[in-house]
Amino acid sequence: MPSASASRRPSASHLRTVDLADRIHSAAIHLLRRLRREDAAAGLPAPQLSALSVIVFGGPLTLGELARAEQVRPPTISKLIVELEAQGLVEREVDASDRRVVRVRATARGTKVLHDGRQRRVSALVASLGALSAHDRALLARAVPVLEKVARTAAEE
Amino acid sequence: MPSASASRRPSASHLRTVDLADRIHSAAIHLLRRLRREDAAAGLPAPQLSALSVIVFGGPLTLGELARAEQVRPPTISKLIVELEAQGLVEREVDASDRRVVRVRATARGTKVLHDGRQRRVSALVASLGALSAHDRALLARAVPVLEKVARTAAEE
DNA sequence: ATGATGTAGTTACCTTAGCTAACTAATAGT
DNA sequence: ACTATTAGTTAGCTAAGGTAACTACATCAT
Repeated sequence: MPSASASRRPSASHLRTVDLADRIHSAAIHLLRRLRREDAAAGLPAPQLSALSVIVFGGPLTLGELARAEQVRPPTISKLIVELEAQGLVEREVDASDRRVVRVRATARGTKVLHDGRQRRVSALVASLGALSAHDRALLARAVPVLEKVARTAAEE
Repeated sequence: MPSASASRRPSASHLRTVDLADRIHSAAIHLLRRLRREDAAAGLPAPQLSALSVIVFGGPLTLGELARAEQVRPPTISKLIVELEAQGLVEREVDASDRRVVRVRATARGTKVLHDGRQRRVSALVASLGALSAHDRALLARAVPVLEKVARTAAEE
């Protein structure tokens, strides 16, 4: 971190990076709060949906792999999987050659619920995006891969 | 491939809006999870920081106004304020003409903590942003106001 | 003026998501 | 065979969100 966080030099670009971080942070908070409000009416809570998505698209995964992918600690994943399993959306399977490892795979129902729920959940967001100008939407489309990279990079430190 | 909309059918562009929503959603989740991990070492949890920020910059506010600004229910704000007050970061003040309403204002310490804590909290994000190319950073800087608009618009429905 | 209705916050209680620490069970290494 | 390591779970905590029900106050109509 810039230990010279005090304005050693009024470098406008550094200040703007902090400001940018701050605004991304804040926008993420408000966006997610908004989406959470859809949860009651729609499908699964966001973390369950996110995990299910990784499982559906990423094939059978061990819990450790999933925890790493989701950037959370093992107990957090354990509990998420208990919940998803109780709803019949995923199945556990103990590895034959190493019986400590547990693999999870999506059930048919899990796959269906993912696709249904995901679209329902982001529907408010879709509506908001639809209200944007084509220009703004295009701008977001270009920015999203960068955001994804930022989320990933930040995770690797 | 944002400008592809000119060469694509309208139905394709709608699908891409759903996809865009999905990716924004997912990126927001992962970003916030990453930032939450800074909480232990850094200052306040995100919702407290966010509320404090609104109070610091928005002057004295009633709890109802704050709840609306933060897009949460009154009890959620009540509890956040209890927490902030216990830490001496905000003060309550009962309105003289209508004694049902409570206004909150930041203390000097609250203002200081906001500025310190905010920067600490987003420091990981700042580092990640700093690692981007200037081009990507500029792209994000342009996209952020759009994201903010989306968060705000979605909130008004 | 009083009684009904409405409004601002609070309290009580529940759920989900995250964490650390401590545990069990299984594998690998010496 | 003993030790160390690894995968996952359990226990127990905190924080954030919600709804339902409550208190206190204000307003308004009779």
